[in-house]
Amino acid sequence: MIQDAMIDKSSVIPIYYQLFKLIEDQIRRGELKPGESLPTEHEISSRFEISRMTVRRAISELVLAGMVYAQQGKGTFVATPKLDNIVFELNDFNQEIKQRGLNYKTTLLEAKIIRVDEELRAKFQVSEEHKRLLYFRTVLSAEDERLSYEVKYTIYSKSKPILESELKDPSLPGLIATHTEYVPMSAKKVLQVATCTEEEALILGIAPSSPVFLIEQTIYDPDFKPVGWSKAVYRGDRYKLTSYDGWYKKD
Amino acid sequence: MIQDAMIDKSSVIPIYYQLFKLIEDQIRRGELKPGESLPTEHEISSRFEISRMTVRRAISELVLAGMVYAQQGKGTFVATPKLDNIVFELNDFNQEIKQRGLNYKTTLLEAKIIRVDEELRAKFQVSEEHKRLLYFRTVLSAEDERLSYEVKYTIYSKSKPILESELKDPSLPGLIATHTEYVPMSAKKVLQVATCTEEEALILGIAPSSPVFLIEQTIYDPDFKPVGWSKAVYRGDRYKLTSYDGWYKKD
DNA sequence: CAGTGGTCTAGACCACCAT
DNA sequence: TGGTGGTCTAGACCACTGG
Repeated sequence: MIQDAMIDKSSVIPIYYQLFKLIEDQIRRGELKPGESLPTEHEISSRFEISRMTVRRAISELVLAGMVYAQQGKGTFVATPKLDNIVFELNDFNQEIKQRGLNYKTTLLEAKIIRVDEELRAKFQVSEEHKRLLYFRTVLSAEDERLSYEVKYTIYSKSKPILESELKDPSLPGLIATHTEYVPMSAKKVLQVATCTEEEALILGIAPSSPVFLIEQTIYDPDFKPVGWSKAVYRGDRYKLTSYDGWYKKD
Repeated sequence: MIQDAMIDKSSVIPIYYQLFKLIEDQIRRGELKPGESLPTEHEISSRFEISRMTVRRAISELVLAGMVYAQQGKGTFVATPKLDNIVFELNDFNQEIKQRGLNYKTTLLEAKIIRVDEELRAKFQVSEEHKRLLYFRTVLSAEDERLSYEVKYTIYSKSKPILESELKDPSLPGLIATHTEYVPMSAKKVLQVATCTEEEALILGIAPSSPVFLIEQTIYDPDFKPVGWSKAVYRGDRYKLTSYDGWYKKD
């Protein structure tokens, strides 16, 4: 840090970003070890002849990245990578498949309007005002192999007709936003493992009782009233979630 | 926004935070809808008689929260909640159990030093310099029920003796940091579903071929050399991952 | 061109910490 | 008490957008 590092004030690259990368590299290279303190903001400011606010911007980014932490009155220190927290991200399974560059397609198995009976009302906590639901089932395939099976329900708005192609859109929140008067504001998702039922095995073309991912989803409007539900089954032998944690290089 | 909203400049609560909450509430209440634009930074600045930098600080927090997005030259707009991205977080399974307030304990089934044969070297990509590994197996129980079974390997450092109690620590990165000369810098984790083996069924006290979560983990040092591995099996009927997405209230 | 957000400055005062 | 980070100001110039 105090060495011959440089900042190009006339560069198109923002100063705060140059400084951020400079310190980040020092940490990655191990020149600054976990627990060690960074130079004070004033020191960095005068060392590079830049404003303290700019220094703070750079340090904020480091804090955000979890690489350093600041303590008022004491200083700013290099953090220890937290590797025990596991974060699995599913950028929409469909997107996942696109990224893999596979040919995929969605098949609509069934779509109908159903009356809300007591069982459904209790299960989904449908409010009294809604008498009917749109019910439909889809299958996602890639390279002529069936990968997932999904059963979905949404509040039915007869005012806005829905095309079959739209039912194939894998995004339930998207469908609700486009074809009902409700605005999806939040969602709850639960991931479990299970062995598939006979019906699911038939649909997916796998052996009965094969292990599968099971994701149940509830979509809520701004008032936290449920407006959509789905239950998706993903083949256990075709899906896996990967998580990279810590200070791995992204460049 | 332009209404009778107030900011208390003499409050102990930072101005940028008051402003952040003020706009956040407007969005949550639906007074500002997705796609609509916020007042310009200059307008907010003069409306509340605060500096533009303070306004920007507040808006930065909103951007960070994913509630608005800024476009240079155009304006700042309310975002649409992204409900298709699923993020599952495991704050360390052990922590999860603590949160549930259960009595839990770790049992050490076995611990020994093993020679690295060709198979292990290939499987874990152990570098040539290491001839031995520490191998151990643990079981995590809660309320007298066995929940997960984990097999772990780390580089062996005979310089630092390890206590049995330390092998029970569920954090493999923690163990490596404390008892080897290596610094865990990053980790890769893969989550899959599977049906358990006969051995796993016996250890966990569940039926053979029951569905389970399977998490494989590799820990890397700053040079991206693997220094630890683990394979954990979690009972499918006792674990589930829950994810809340969108703009749900946290207060 | 005027208006927007993005960056940056050179100060200021404060709360907190160690001594 | 002196040094740290946390907040805030009142400007400035820039890059980008649209008409």
